[in-house]
Amino acid sequence: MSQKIQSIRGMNDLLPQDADVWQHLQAIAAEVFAAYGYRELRVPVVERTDLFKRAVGEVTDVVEKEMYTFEDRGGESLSLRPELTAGIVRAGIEHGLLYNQQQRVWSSGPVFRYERPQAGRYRQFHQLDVEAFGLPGPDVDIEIIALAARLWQRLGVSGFRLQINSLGTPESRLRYRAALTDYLRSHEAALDDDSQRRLASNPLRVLDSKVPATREIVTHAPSLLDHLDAESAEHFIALRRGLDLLGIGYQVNPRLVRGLDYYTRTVFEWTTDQLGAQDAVCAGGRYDGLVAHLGGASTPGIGFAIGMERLIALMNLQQAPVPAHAPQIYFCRFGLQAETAAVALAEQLRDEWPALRLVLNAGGGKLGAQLKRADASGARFALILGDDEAAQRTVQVKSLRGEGEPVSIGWPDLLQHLAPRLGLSATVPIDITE
RNA sequence: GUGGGCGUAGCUCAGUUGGUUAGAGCUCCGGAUUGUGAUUCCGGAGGUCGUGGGUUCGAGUCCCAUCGUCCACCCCA
Repeated sequence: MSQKIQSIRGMNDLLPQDADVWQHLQAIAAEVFAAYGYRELRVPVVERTDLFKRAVGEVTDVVEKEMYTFEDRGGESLSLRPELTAGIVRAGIEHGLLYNQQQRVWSSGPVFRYERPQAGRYRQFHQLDVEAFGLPGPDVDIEIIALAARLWQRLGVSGFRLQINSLGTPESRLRYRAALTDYLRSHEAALDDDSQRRLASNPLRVLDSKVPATREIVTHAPSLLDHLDAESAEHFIALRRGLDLLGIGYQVNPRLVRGLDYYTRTVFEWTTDQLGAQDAVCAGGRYDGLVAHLGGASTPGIGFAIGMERLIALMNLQQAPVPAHAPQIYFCRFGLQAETAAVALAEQLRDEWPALRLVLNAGGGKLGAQLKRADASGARFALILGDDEAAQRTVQVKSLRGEGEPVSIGWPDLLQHLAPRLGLSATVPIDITE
């Protein structure tokens, strides 16, 4: 078993029986994004390592210990993308999309992080990403949060908790950091080991510690929101007012600190209590400094990423409705003449209804075996064409789902007969001439 | 990187204090007057018991290692 060829740890195959829900998610997401004027932007899976270091932050866990980094044959250090925003910003700058203009874009695809897999966490996972550039005001913050809310509604998933916070500007954050560090130092002995370490490297991270003793201390820590600059405070109030107006429920969580360095002002997170420990399904925020930091003209930005595996897990758990992709018709055929006639008939049906899902039996087999396959395929109707039918130029239409008795239909009438049963419209009478 | 649970047929699992040719259900294939599925009956195929060592007359069962997997921590979508 250990020598068997198998997939890389944490990198999963998507099997046909699970593909329907993914296709549905992608289709609905594309629709919702388009409904808000967002257009797709695709970027490579591999970028220069340096891009991610600069965008995500040198001292973050993602960069320090989770990136798949390698040298290409030219000796250049490349990395599999651990998130989508960095590549999108790079592409935006490179193609002049972010210079003095507004852009609304979305992207999706696999991202890679070298972590121990667990429920809702994989080494290759997939994100849906939405970004808006060149829009500094809270109106667009409200817009993308509303967009996410609409996506949940369209997909038929619920039970989320939306938490929001403001990190202010880099300057106000620095002032807060000083105040927080002072406070935490006065309780340093009581903090857990991890938090003591973070006190030096990234004190804001202590805020969302899960250790009870540390949480207790943090409860009385100075609040980030009390240290906001006037403009950020105003921005945050406008955001809250906008969400209230739309009737989108949220909780202000002053201890919500996002993991990546580039966030400024608005940050938010949609979580669920239905997926185990990895509860964040969608998270994002504003990153007004990132574009300039990566070498572009100073351009505000805001965006979020959805963990598709987590959202899919939630859809499955809540049994969100997903359109079936099972065939509508399974075409059974046997006998020399009949088999040939069936091919022509099947092709004519496909000509008439391009969206029709019809499986033509292949590999022979007795009628019983073919009907068994028909049933297993999930098809609603079986068409049966044997030598007897071929001689009479008819085909038997048989319901596999208890919708009446089998009937014999002449070839020219087949379209007319099937149309109402499958909710399709028939226009041209079928004509088979051999 | 740390900790815990679990690895027996394609899938879900039995397998008693170590004891003969390792079982069941589902799936698949075939059959029940030769052209009618999903129900029923009969039959068949399918397993180096994750891998490698060790203890023993004898190991799926005990011990060690290793790999895989699941869950949690760290962190994150």
